[in-house]
Amino acid sequence: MARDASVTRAEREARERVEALGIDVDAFAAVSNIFRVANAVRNYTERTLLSEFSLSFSGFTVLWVLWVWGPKESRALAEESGISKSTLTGVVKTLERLGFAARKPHAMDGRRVFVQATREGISTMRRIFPHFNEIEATVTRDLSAREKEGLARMLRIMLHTLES
Amino acid sequence: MARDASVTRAEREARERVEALGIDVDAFAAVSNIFRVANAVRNYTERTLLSEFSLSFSGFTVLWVLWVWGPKESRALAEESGISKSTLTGVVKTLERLGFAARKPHAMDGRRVFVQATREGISTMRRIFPHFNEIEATVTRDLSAREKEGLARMLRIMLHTLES
DNA sequence: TTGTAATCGTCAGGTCCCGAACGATAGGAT
DNA sequence: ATCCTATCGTTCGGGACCTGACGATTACAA
Repeated sequence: MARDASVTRAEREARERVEALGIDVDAFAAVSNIFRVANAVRNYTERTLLSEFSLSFSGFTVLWVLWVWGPKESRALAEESGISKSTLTGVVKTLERLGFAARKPHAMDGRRVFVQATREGISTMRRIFPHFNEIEATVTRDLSAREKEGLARMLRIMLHTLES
Repeated sequence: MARDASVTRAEREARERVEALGIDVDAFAAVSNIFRVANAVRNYTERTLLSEFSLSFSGFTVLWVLWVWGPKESRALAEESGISKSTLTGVVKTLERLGFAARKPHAMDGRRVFVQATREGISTMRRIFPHFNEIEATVTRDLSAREKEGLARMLRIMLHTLES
């Protein structure tokens, strides 16, 4: 049964329970399904792919950012990875222990620290990323290319709204 | 500048870095933006709304499920909330401490445990949920009702794909 | 130059989060 | 009655995750 977009029992229950309160049901359905999908994909990826490399999803994300952007200061790296500065400290510590990343002090400013991917970190990303993308392709396999584009576009609009 | 769906610099960088590897760019854009939005909304909600009630996002989710479905067994509650059994144990412990939930042993089966929202938990949810929905409405405010429906529909398709 | 405010990354404390291992309970089989 | 075997929720160890506080460093003004 491909492309089943039927409303789940949970969602129907929620609707009935909530309709009396003057709720924006469309917004509710959209946002709560974003959480569900993100959670499910994250857990699946950690379990089936990242665990082989002892990487958490956050560790993977941080390493991915370093791979794409090159060396980056902690503050910017945290922001780009969607985690707090203090969380980043721990994640980078783990990445260092795994040999995937390294710290580099700033030449001019004693407060700042650069983080960069090691050679091993980069080669690991090159190995992992195609598999990660395979998962992304699989979970969106019942959407057309046009739909995927539309999905990404709407999410970008939401991101922009969030930033203002 | 409403409805700005321009591709972010990060996304463009990522694309260039990755295009050579034979990647499904549409799937990549869709899924990674789902993570970004989910993360941003979750953090925002925790910081601005849930912290007033000492609730984590997971605590809120679990309490929400109990509110909608009524008393539920641990296993089913965990699954519905998108967390593992062991995580649920801790979350329910916190909800008990806050006075929002209570455990109830199964009459027939000594292994099973029911969890239910307390009166205070229910009244708290009634207070919180409209504000939560307000956040949902705000972050989707630059999407039309039709687009929100389409977004939810596509996400449901993805959920269904994930379950198979 | 010295005081003050801003910014940096890290640490402390607490919760979340998972998989794996565990004891307890239940349901069959023999 | 006594083994399996399956399933229940909890515990444990380790990492992720946040806020708030902190010491260190820098920038700037008096």
